[in-house]
Amino acid sequence: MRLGEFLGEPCYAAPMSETNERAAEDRYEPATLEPKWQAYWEAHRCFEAKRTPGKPKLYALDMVPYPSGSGLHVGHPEGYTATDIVSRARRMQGYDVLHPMGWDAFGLPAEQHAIQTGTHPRDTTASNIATFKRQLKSLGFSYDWSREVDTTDPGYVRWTQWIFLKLFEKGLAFQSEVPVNWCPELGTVLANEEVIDGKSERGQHPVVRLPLRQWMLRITQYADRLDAELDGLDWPETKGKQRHWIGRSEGAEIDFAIEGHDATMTVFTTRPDTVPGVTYVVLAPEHPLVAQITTAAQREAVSAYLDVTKSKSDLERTELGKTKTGVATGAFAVNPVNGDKIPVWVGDYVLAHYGTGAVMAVPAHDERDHAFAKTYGLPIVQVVRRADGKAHDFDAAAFTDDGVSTALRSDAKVAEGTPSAEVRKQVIAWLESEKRGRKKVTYRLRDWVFSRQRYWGEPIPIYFPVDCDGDPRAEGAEYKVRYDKPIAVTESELPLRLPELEDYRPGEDPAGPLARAKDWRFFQKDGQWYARETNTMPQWAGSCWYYLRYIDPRNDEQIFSQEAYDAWMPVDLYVGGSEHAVLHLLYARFWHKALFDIGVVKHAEPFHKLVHQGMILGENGEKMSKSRGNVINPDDVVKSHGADSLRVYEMFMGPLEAVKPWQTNGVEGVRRFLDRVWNVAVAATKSGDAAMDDETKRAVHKTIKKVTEDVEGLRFNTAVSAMMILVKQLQALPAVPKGAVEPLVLLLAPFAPHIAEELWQRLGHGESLTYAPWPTFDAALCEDAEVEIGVQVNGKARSVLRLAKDESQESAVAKALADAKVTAHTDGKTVAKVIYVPGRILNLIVK
RNA sequence: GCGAAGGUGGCGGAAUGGCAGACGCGCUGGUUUCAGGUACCAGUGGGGUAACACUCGUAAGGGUUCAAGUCCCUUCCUUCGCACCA
Repeated sequence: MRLGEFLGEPCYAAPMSETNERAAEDRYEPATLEPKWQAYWEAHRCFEAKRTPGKPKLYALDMVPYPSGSGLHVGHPEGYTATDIVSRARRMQGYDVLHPMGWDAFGLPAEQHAIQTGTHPRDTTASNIATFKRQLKSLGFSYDWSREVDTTDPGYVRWTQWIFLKLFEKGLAFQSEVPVNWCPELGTVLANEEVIDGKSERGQHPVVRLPLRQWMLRITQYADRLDAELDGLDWPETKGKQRHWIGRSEGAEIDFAIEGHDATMTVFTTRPDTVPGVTYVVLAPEHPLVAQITTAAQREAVSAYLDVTKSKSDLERTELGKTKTGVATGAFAVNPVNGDKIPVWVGDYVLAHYGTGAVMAVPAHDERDHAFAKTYGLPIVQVVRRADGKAHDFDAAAFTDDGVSTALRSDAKVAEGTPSAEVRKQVIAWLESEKRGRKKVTYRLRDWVFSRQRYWGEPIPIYFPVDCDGDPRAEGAEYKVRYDKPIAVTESELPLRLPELEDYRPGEDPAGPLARAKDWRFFQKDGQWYARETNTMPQWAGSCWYYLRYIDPRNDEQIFSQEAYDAWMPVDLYVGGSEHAVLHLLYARFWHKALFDIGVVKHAEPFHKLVHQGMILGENGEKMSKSRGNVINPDDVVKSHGADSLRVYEMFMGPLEAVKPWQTNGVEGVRRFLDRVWNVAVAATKSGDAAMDDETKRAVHKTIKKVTEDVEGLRFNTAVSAMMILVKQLQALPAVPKGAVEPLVLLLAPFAPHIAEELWQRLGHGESLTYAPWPTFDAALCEDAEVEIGVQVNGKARSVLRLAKDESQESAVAKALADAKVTAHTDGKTVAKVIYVPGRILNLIVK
């Protein structure tokens, strides 16, 4: 019998003429139905986050987007759909849900647009936000828009500045004149994290190191906690990236006396066990001792070397790092454990900004030292041998692993054959007792350069006294800003707003464009002139704490109320791109810990569970970009197939975390699935109350179980697959029972909320399904009493048997031996062994 | 170079150590249609067969096991981080 023969009314395989007669209202038309439900949700404020005592809560957070001029990209809805599904499912499961959205809207593009067109960055930002918001709304995300946050809003900036003042009070914000990453092209300094291979992360412009007065945040003070407290977090490999960036390293600082000088040079090493093998020491070219100790004979060679080094950019110094260069200073140091006289060299493979800017060289046990020693003919002295006794060719390469000590010529007595780890302890103890060194932990992490020479950012709420005769604003006035005497703006005067400017261009002047707003910059109080800080905060500032403002976004009295904090924090699920692994996510953790220390927040960590959605590539498998012409615009997909199809497709593509290419045919496949859901559900509304057979009932319960568990585990692709299977099965029924369709519609709702609402209504429900109870499953119905299990003979699959789930072994074997496909392989042989796992496998071993 | 993740049909991808390839795309055939499209039905890893049978298959090679995509070892490749961090 073919299916078409017993399908009665309503018929989805109906002939054309009948289809045409079918009422328009019976067709699935996302273009009319989606705006209808979006308007409904908005009018009924369905997603406003409210807290009810006793109920569990979910704080599901998307990384705050930068509203760029090009609008939403298909990558955005991927993570947003994931958090939306979890939010919607949890609402149905009785959770109070906070699911907010906002704008990280300070930043360079709007400022550059302003330079080119004269449009105020505020206007550009507002129109970009409007575009983003329209697009996000068209996708049906269940955000509580009443909590929308904009980092450029004065009501928000006020609290960003407030946090800065707290950091300033605690000594965590300070000024420093250190070499920083100055990018002439962008007219600003950049954080270490924003410089990649000597170029700006944004725009790939060259970056040079210049000493400039800067505001810094003392993130290094939190290095240890930022590292250690990653432990309890449910985060992916990002933890490892942060650990590496923080770069905690345990070792010792060791002092080397310099012959003929009072000065000692201090090195940091993780291998104090190799000190007896030190055959020379190396200073970074920038090290202050270089000038002091260089001998007359070497002066010329050293200064020539320093000149060459200076002319190299950071990029060249690291890229050409294969051959190590250096020059002897002519001075000698004394090995602190055996008194050996060893030469002091200068070499640019030693980094001025790590450790002490000086290293002890152990060519036998460090690759870099080995290469350097080979180049300049310096001695190689072995002090560690392999624990397994195997030989090592020290002429060819360094032996860098731990091993055991050789007979050492050392005043720090260590027994021959002691394991390296133990030697380290003993040597450190000896150095400490001799006051020639000490145990030390260093970090790769640097303090955070926090000022930018830009307009479109939060003004730093600090001002300075000005030494000046008369009005410093006067043309040609001479004045001196006393940067050594920073004064905090009074809290009640916050927010400190940006001045209006004619010209947003960065100057060559590192004071930045705000310095040109003289009436804003200078002010007089009690006869004394003062100057405001003209640098602004980096874009990261606003996104460091936005998740805290969502919990109480309109509070004018406090950053947020304690009740709001207790109601919603911490963030339960945080989804965003992995490109923020060491930038935003580290900065935000740092601010959170600083706020924790002053009692503003109550958890040491803000984000409990973190997930990075994988990038969506173009159809050709390449990264989407305008220049490659492979960009998919979500607006177009919404227009052609609807928001629900876009959402479901993006979830169906593959695992959330995976990088995966877009396939337009795939969207069409999902659209067909939604069409089938529609047809099946509409059929159910007309089929009266068809009874549900046992098999259908089981299928429904299995699907509920699968989708429930997959949503929990963020395995959305397999959840969609499970629903597809159920729909196929329902579609084949002569009459579709409402009792099967209703749970299906509820399961689908978080994924495809518009079609689900529409069908829910058509199934006779008067209210939105936003808070309809999530379907539950009966575990007993999820397991079949009878299952098909594979029958193997000698490990090879030979047949399939339908057996009771708990069929006894005797019975199973008997049934197998009654099967011709099995006996074909067992005849004439004896069954030597039976492996039987009920419900899984039957394997007969025959001889 | 170091670190992490991974390599399964034509494609995206499924598989608590238990019938590999769920689901979707694509493709083939069919029904409906004047036709195309849609919708629906059937098929779709390779070899082999009229059809079965059988056989080979999860990057390559070895191992553990009654049984390996899954566990272990070696090698190759891909992607993503980091890259003189002493």
